[in-house]
Amino acid sequence: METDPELIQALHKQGSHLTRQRLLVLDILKEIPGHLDAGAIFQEAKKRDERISLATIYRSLAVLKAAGLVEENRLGEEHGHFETIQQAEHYHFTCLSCGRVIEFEATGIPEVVQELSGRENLMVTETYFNLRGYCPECQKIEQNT
Amino acid sequence: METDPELIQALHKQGSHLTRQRLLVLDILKEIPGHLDAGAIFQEAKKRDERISLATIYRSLAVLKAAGLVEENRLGEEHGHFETIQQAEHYHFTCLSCGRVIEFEATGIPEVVQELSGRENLMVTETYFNLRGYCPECQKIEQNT
DNA sequence: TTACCTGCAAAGGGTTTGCACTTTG
DNA sequence: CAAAGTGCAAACCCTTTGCAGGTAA
Repeated sequence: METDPELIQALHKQGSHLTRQRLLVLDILKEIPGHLDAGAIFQEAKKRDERISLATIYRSLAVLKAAGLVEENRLGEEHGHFETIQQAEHYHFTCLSCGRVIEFEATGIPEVVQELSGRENLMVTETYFNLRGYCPECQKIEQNT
Repeated sequence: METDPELIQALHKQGSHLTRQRLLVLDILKEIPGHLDAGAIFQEAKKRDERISLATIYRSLAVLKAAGLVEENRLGEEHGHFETIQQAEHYHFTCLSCGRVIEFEATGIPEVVQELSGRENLMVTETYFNLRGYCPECQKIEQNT
């Protein structure tokens, strides 16, 4: 493995190595937009590495998460979904009908968090703001029924 | 069962009956403050009904949820936690150290939801705003270490 | 070379389901 | 009485772990 010294650095801080499998998981998360779960990542990974195991996917995700390269979100319910860390903090809306996930930013959220953590003296390290409901398309479909 | 016609009504709308077991689950959620998971509800329920099964707890929770009497929340991660529906919408902070859950209100959140759903034409039916971090007590403990 | 990592298969924890019987309305 | 609900045990799904053999630095 001779890639991206920045990555190697991020992992090395945790005493972790940059392996072919971890790089693959990271590549998949970067290439495929959306919020993949471990199973979907596994399916995709198998296309490029026949022998990779689901256990490795889970272990890779754990390491990448610890290194701050990936974040996990349970979109209101269900099992874990993963995506690479992005510059701007954003949140998720999940359509209960078609399953589509819409990302959005909301400056009001950090404000609320800041106000609250000051008032209650909380040290907030993770913020989850997930909405669920119906997207514009699915609202139309229901009206036509 | 001869109790609370209001409850019977709420369940009847879904074609569901008010059974001894469902009433018991609801009573437990009302009596015990906090955010119980299915296992904890089961343990408590067994004290009052030796023969109740965990499957019934899950099925009861599903029915009560559908009837709008109970809500489920995955506090950022982990498995489901349940509580009875309350008048004021509130959110949750979970301490990563001691596990304590702090409830709070935040008028900024409905505002953000309303603004966003108008702008993006989303029909929002569920709002989850979960914070995780360290509570005041656990921050102190860490400083002393 | 020495940690660290992988694949495999088995185990784990939470949740759901099939079935025969019981209960509600 | 018909429809809905229950207990039990088995099944499921997602995730984690033990272990023997590989691999990164």
